[in-house]
Amino acid sequence: MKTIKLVIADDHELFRNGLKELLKKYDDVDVVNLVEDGEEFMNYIDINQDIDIVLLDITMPNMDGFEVLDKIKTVNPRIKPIIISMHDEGNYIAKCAKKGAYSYLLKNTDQEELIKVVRIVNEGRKYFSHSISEKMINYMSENPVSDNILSNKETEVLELISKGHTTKKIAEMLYVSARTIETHRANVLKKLKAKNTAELIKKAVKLKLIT
Amino acid sequence: MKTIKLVIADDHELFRNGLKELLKKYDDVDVVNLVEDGEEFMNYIDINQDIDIVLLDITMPNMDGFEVLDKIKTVNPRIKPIIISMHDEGNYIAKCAKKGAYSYLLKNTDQEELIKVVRIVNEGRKYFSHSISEKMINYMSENPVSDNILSNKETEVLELISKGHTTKKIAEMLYVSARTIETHRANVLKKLKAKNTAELIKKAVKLKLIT
DNA sequence: TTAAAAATCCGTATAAATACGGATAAAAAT
DNA sequence: ATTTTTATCCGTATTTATACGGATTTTTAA
Repeated sequence: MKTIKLVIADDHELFRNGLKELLKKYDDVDVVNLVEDGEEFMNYIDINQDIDIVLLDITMPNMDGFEVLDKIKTVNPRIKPIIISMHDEGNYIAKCAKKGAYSYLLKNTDQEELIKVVRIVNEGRKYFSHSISEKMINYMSENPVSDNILSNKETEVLELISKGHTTKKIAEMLYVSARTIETHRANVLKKLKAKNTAELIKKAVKLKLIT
Repeated sequence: MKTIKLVIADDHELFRNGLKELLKKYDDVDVVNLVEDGEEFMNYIDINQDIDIVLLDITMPNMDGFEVLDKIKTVNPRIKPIIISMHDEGNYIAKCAKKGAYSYLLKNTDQEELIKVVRIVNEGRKYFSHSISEKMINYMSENPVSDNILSNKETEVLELISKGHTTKKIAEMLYVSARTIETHRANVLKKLKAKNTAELIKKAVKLKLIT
């Protein structure tokens, strides 16, 4: 029987190593490497192309899981990425699905579920659990525009708003009229379906549109 | 040699089990139980009082790590809690230190560090690494008021503001005059040193004062 | 039990944000 | 080459938020 060659990419050392230990008991799975961020992972698969699956965390330094999903498709589309994240927000799930992830697991998944999904994905099939797909669908119906919602200028303005600058001040900073900023502001409010600045900023932070 | 009796409290099944596997290799440590939230932990130590250390996550459902720290002191002060969190924000660290945690580790700590700290704490000594103490100290000097900055009412009002409700609306919801809400609002602005609502909400989210 | 903190309320005024409903030129995408 | 998006600008009006500088009652803590 051919073993499933698997890499774990997660910036939490304890999680990474613990997961490796957990997977030792399954004979059909071979954890061939542990990496702590996306960059290291991309470097690794540059020279080791014979990998079946990568268990991929989203939040990592240097290069996050999203970027890895993007790049892996051109570099080595044979590798099937499974996201293991603790974020169960719909936008995260939707983004990963769109970027070609084969599955999306939460870190509180149990071992049986994990190994089940690894085996399914190894067959080339995608697997999203009921609760995960549900969250994604709810998100998409609430946010039809989904990703890349804001233009560059809008993001710039939003960032300045979140720093506490007023419309007038921002206009001065960007050398445009206050009316322009007002329009951007209104458009951003509309796009994020926020009633006012307070809700806007909260949503923007949650969606990581601002830092 | 007496073994160190240890419980792991973390809502992420994979982490919990992985950590247990990791600790198996150390003969002086005995992982006597795994629990997935603070409530389960408190129930467990009600009947099993002979525990030395609990590795405690902060973010958990039902009862979080902060509450556990509070309660454990009265219920069984012999148990020494070590926080294992992925949050490296100063306010978290400061809060835990104040509540009596024996150590604060990040989830990207390596095994050697972990076992070292477990052994130190088991001797009854507290241990906070240099980088962790540094973060805490910076936080405290920047935020003299440190934790529990906001009163209950203030937090409630802040939460409603962040949901996009206006002062007037919030006043109606809480059956008080709009003036009261204005005052709360002003006080919260002052306490968080924010220029306006936008900055306020951003800071509040960052400090996890609102969900 | 006494001091401190929290929750409540008000006047006056200005500044800022939001809600309408437009328009045009440049840039990007198809 | 044509459509769509983006960035820019404007008028009018209303609603909200912020900035001063107070005060009283209730609750909590020392």
